[in-house]
Amino acid sequence: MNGQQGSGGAETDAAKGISARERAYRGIRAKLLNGDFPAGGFIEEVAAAEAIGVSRSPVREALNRLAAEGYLELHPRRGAMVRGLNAAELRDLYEVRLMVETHAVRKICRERRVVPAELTVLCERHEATSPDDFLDCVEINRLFHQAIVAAAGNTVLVQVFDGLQAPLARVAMLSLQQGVGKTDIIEDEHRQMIAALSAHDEAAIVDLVKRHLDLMPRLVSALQR
Amino acid sequence: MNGQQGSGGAETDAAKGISARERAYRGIRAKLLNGDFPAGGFIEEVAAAEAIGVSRSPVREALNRLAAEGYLELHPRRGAMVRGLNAAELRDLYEVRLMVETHAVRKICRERRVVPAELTVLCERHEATSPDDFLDCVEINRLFHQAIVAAAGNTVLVQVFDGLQAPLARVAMLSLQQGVGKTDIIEDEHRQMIAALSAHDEAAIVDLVKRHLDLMPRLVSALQR
DNA sequence: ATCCCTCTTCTTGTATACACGAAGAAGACA
DNA sequence: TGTCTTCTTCGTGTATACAAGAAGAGGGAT
Repeated sequence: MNGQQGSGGAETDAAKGISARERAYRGIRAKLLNGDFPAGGFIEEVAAAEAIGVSRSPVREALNRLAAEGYLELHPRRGAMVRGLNAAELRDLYEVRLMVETHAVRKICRERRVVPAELTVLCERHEATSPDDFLDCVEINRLFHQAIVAAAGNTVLVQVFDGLQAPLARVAMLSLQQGVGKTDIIEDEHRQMIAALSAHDEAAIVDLVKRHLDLMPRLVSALQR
Repeated sequence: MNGQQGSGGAETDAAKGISARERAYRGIRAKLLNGDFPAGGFIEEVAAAEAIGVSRSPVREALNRLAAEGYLELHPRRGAMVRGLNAAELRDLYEVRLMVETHAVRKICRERRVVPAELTVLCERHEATSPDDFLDCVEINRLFHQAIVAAAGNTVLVQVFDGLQAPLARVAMLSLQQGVGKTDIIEDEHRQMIAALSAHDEAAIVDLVKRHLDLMPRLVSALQR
């Protein structure tokens, strides 16, 4: 229906320059993050196409992309099944994310890399964002961690990190929707991380990352009740 | 994500049970690994479709998938550009791969996980494979390392590992084609890794992994000449 | 001769039509 | 009444037709 909106909170649908494939991708993704599709159910191409106002072709491409990103599971001759979040996968995800971010901050410290000013900017944007705009909060938080990983100077590591984002975004959305996440604590920890990183204090930043990401498994267990 | 693809030698055309999309994917991927497409060039959909004997639709889906896997780069209104291998990316790739496999073997040792018998089987298959069948050699080697990562019991880690395979496969193919890789050395090291893993000797296996993967940057520099 | 403009042509992006297979409903038989 | 079979229906998989933008050729102006 009227559901499609992009990451930035601005009205993106009126912009006709956007391709149909992109509109389909964003629209379906937003609904997935919103929990509009039941886990385990199938997304029907014609229905999605009509809802967005495009034909099946761009919808199929969007579904393929979403499947590659881990949102969906493609079953031959059946369609695109919505993947649910299970505790085991989230535990694995947390472990991998910790590995990636720890590797990144260690590298930054050891190689005395300059910490991008972007991090502070993102903190300010986070502060300025309305806590009700879940999509925006999640996006800014993602950008913050991505910027840290990127500062390590390994493009493949960034790609790996990006590949983890699909389930992460869903967990984050769920937390915010249910009022579990506390954005002020997150922001405070982010500022501490900037300080430790800028000082190239490896022990401190590794500890901070561990504690910061430890939010996730606690959120998960809170959500499971 | 990285689908199991019919390993090399088998003739893949006559099998009619395979979907057109899969035929397109395998066909284009094989040509990419073979180096039949010049890096930086564009793959034209109609030409590829006619070469495989299907229409543009499955070819488009195959191109999307190959782009998601890192073989191609999609440029809007231009098409699918063949990504080349550059030294910087390969260095990054090696670093990430080392991080992943080190994490896996450490976890296996620390949690006293049982090492799958599959590893020995794969060694034997490797031994039995004709050294001329590049695709098969590369595939078996990939399966060996994937089995180790899988033995760590973290599905997300396996997915990350699979995500690295596109450029890895291309490097491996290139090495074999140019006679740089020595399969017997690789196999010997694989057997040592099985032994160290089975003994849960963390220091030994980490060292072995480091030395084993260190083949890669050396291959790369050899290929660059 | 060089540069710019225009037009042609080719390729991708999107829509639609057709084919095949799967899931569920309805009916026959035990 | 329960189960097996068959048929209908619906949705994906694939092919094709149409639209629109981009690259390159060709001609004209400076």
